[in-house]
Amino acid sequence: MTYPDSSQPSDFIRAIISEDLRTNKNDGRLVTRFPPEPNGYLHIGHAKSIFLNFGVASEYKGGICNLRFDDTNPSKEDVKYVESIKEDVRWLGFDWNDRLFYASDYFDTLYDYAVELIKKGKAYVDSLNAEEIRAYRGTLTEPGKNSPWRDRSVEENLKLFERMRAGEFDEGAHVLRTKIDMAAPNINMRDPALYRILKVPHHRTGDKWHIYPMYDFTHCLSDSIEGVTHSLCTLEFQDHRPLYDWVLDELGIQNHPQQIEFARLNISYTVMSKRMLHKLVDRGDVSGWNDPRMPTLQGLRRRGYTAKSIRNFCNRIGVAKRDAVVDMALLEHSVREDLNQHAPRVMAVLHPLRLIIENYPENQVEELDAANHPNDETMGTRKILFSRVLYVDQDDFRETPPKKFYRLTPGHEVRLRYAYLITCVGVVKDEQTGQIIELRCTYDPATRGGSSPDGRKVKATIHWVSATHSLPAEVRLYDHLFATSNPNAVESGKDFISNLNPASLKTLRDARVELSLKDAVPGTRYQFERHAYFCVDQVDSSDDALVFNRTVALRDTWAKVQQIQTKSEDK
RNA sequence: UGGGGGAUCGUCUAAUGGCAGGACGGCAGACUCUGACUCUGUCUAUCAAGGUUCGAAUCCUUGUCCCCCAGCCA
Repeated sequence: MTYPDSSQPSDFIRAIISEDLRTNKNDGRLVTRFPPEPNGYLHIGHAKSIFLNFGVASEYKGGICNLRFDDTNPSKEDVKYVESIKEDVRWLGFDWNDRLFYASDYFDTLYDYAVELIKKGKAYVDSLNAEEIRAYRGTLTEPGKNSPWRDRSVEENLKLFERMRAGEFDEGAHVLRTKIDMAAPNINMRDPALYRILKVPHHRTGDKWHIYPMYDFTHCLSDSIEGVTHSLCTLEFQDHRPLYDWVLDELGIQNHPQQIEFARLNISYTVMSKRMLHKLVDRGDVSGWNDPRMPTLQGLRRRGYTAKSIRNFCNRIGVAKRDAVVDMALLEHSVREDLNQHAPRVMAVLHPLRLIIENYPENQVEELDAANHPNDETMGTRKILFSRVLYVDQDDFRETPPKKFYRLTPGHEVRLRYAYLITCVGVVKDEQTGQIIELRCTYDPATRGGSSPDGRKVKATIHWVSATHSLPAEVRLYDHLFATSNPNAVESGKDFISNLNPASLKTLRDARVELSLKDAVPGTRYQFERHAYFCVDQVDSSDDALVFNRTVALRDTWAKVQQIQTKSEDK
């Protein structure tokens, strides 16, 4: 999974690391870490971080990347998330080997460090309540003021902190804070909290603790304990870096990792915040965290995205410090690129239109050869069955064709893929509605397999299935979750929900797929020729009821031509 | 209006004083038993104004715009 050096996008983080390695900083060690909080499912934004941290480590000799769960807030966390996160990281193709850690493993050490800070007069137990602390903190433009409890003696602080640990106080009664500077222009330095009382059992430490350390205290020390050299995080932690450094410096910690911040990933037509994703799940706008429209790794996987395509995507978007919104088209390109190469082709009719070959013998059935991949012979061929009654897609016929319409139309000849050249000789309509319900065609027996011995050309080749030799299937057509490229751009009074795309899922229940799909295994990806890439749904598909998810449509030049045509008609 | 960051094609990203490059996207064409794939050509950018310099995306000055921070979340 190494990406070639020549095309390796250079980024400022790799530049820093290369320089550090060159100057033998950290004795030439390189250790990064991916530090998820087990309070939700991973999304593609996390994939960027995983790809960066594990990627960077793998590019340098001896580089290591730890998987560490930042599990310091048991009120929000759960083991189920731990398991799903591990599964997702593995699925993405990364291996932490024996480097699996939990911040909760360090709770004893962390407690000792906190005691040390108290003894040094750098931390104190504050008995203000949350509201008071907020009031004392000041504002962005005004300095805060010292808590009346700030000057408690070391002994008293020690005693109170010990009693906090023992569970003698209610939640919120006290909090351990650093003693830095209530007038600091950086609000994060105004005596930030180190420990809070939380009478909640922890998914790993059970009910051993009644106090839990805060992120700012835990993260830097965990990094240091694990020998991390480069602690990569997102931009919003820039303001926390002075605190990260302060804790390590005050404690005289030898291994002092360097925190480096980069911009988080945003993608057009979707949202990436856990809060928003949560809301979509709670409201039922999607079927769950693994809904194929979700940008979660579970959702993308179910949609049919390959791990490789996501890695390639991460490689392409690069790493920088400026806020950015990556075009969804790039993600889609990445998966098409991979699927084009590896997905076997099959034929499926999504909106069936009956087609009768009038001059084809009534009960005859022929086996025809079809290539599983037109550009890769090693993928072999399969047999497809041809008969007198077929289905083709409604989009492939027009009684009165617009300009540049090459497909089936009365009197014109087209090729049925891998089968015969046919000509439309008649149209059967519903007498009531006028809707076309059947096409009458003739075929040229000399063109078996789709060849034309006399060298005559047809403009189009269309796909088909035999009516009796095909399977019913449910097909789910997915599109962008949001109708607008920036879901956060809303009129006042509305929120991102108002930008949901009402057409993000269209379910087709009358689709017909070729017989070879009979035992299609959930999770398998195919290209339905001339339509899109599809993945057998891993949740709802069964032997009796096939369900396919559209991963991404094929590029469709004809659709563009049509759009332009309808636009000019409107004028 | 405190503090911390950031501004390069439509989008993402390179170029660390020396030809503004790549990818996606768009457009045009070639090819084609997928209007796919592939191939060819093409389009578009240094936030602004000054300055330093033989030479500035890069250095300096001034300004503009955008993002983040007032959890006992991470």
